[in-house]
Amino acid sequence: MTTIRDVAKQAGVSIATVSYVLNDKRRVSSAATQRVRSAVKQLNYTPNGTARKLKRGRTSVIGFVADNISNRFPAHVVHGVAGAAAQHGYNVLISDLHDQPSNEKAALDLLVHEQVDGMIYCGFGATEAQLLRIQNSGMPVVVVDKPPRSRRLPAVLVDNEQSMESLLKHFKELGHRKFRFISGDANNRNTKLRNMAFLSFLKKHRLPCSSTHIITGAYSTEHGYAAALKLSDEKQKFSAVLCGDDMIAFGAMAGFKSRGFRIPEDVAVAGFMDDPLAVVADPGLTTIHHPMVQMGKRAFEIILDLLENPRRSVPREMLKTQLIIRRSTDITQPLYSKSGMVRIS
Amino acid sequence: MTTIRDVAKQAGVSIATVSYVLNDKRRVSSAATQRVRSAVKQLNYTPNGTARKLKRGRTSVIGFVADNISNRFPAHVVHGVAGAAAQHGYNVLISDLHDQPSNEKAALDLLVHEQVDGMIYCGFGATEAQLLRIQNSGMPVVVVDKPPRSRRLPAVLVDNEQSMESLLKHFKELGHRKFRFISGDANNRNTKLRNMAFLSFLKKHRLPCSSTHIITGAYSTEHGYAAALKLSDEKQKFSAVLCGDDMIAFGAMAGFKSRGFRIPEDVAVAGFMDDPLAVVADPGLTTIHHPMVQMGKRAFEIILDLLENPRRSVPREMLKTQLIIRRSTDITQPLYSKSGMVRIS
DNA sequence: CAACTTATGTTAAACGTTTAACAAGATGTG
DNA sequence: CACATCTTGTTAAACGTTTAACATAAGTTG
Repeated sequence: MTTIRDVAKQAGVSIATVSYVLNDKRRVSSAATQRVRSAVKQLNYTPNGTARKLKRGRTSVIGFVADNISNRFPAHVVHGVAGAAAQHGYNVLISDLHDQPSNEKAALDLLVHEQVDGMIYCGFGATEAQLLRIQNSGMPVVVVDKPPRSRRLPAVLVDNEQSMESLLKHFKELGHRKFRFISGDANNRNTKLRNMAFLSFLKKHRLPCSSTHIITGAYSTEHGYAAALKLSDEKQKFSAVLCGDDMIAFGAMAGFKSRGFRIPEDVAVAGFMDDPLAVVADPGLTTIHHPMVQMGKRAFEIILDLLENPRRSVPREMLKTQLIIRRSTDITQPLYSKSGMVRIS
Repeated sequence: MTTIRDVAKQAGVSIATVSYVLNDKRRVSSAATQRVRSAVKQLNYTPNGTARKLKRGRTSVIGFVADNISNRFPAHVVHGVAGAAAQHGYNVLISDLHDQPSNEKAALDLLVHEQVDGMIYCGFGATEAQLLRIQNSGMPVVVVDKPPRSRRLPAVLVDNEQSMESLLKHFKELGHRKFRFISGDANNRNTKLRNMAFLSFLKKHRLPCSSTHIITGAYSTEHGYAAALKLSDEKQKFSAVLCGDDMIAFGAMAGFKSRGFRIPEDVAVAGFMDDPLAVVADPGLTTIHHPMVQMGKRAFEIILDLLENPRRSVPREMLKTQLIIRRSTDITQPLYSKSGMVRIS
């Protein structure tokens, strides 16, 4: 490995001069600059990032924790994070929990160990105490998507109320009155909020409403499929089915179709998230678009801000979602449309 | 920040002793060990990873480069990489090119700068010279999925020949004779290999064969959709359509359906990759399962091996793919089946 | 009991940077 | 021309670890 010392020797200057040239922190005569530059090129020198980090006391690395990085949501969030990070000269270290909440403690410790400058958390949301501890030790933390209980944790969230409301309003305008909600993992905080929003909307508009109309399970196609079969067998009628996310909705559509239901004629189905494949589903899936990439970007920007102005009120951001109407609820929509295809960044 | 010095003072020993206790590199009396341990706990000390890295000369970090981390393929690969890495005490730094090949040089430089111990490349595959340069500088590099031109680059690949062959054999057994191939990005090396495999199979079995039966474009639902419309308008008949990946296939199915084609009765469609949603597509998509997570895992293991035995023959691994038969080609398959749902890890 | 060996602890030199503090020649000013 | 001020370069002290080399007390052995 070639070091700054080798460059200095080759250029016939001191290591300080080399450093000054490389970081242009101070004026250096053009003669010396020249010599350093050419020595750098000749020796193919690149500064040792680790030494630099140690001296500077910052790593310019931020950690990203995901429950499972291969899932749609965290994959898009990290895409946004990485983009913003690169723009500001930061790197992103990922920590994938592989769907095991029990991995969380070790994963967080590892990131702290690694001295990341900040941390974006997109995991299960079970260990707020840990996050608070880390935050108190001076490392900025931002939670993405999972509304934290603690008011002290910064977060980037989507507005579940607004989302549920615009979706149900859409259904209501189409004349639906009997709803079912195939919801996700009961332990997830978002699940609870959506369930509540679902019920409170129905109550507010004096529509048939019962918590038995919510089927919790998991955010998976399997759950959607199984729940759809279960609903198909019920005697009670319903005409509209909301799903906790698009995975559930895809499974549910498969389930309903396998029982001979036509969508949306016999049952209207809607999702949550706007998966890139929602537009090519058959029929195209009406859903709530979540600005996933944007969420990642904002999360990073908040970290950056926190790094610069350490004491601030706890930043909380609630990003707007958008109702995307496709054929799974609205028969007047084409099977597939170029316009429906345009994804909102 | 509390350092090893603080711990030493608190425990009344030298910093060397603290270090020995923490890494148990040498026997330390139980009395001293006790005192150090309790001091560590009291001060809530965690060693500075950066300093450790500098001293040790290794970072225990490997870099992962992806063209776009939010895409299905790299997201799953990185999931595999992260899992294997965690098991061996390594961290993963991601570098997302955001679909811009022009970002590649800067991204690679950044990773080198960061002194990662090795690099897994899952990008466009356009800059082999760069990769070779990095490799020659002593940093292990493994390319995933994009067959490198250079015989000097280690790689983890899937067998395009075998994949294409098993798919076409399946079609042939079903009685198909007239094929079309909606292929992907023409600049992609895999595209070329698959196109060739497609043609050579047809030639070998004396089936109608022409390079005009291949429609290249991009690995996107949009391309699949547009190509399907184009094919629908052709006068020449065909009964089977292969797609360069599942995204294309999803788009193509939407396209064919919008023109009134029934799948698989009027046209059989198959994909490549086995997207988690292939099973809930309507109809379920026959496809070639790529062991994405496994590929990531192997890539990491190769890096590790290369790190330990620096001089070895260039490791190349060709992973087996598996034909997953669903209803989009085989009408006897159920619309959706639990068994079809089981994903191969 | 002198001479080894063993056990356990300490000192100090790295690792490769950054940067404050200093030095000394060149330039400007009254 | 004496003195202050710039310019440009150097020296050396960090940053927080690891670890070879040394020191010393205790135990072992012929």
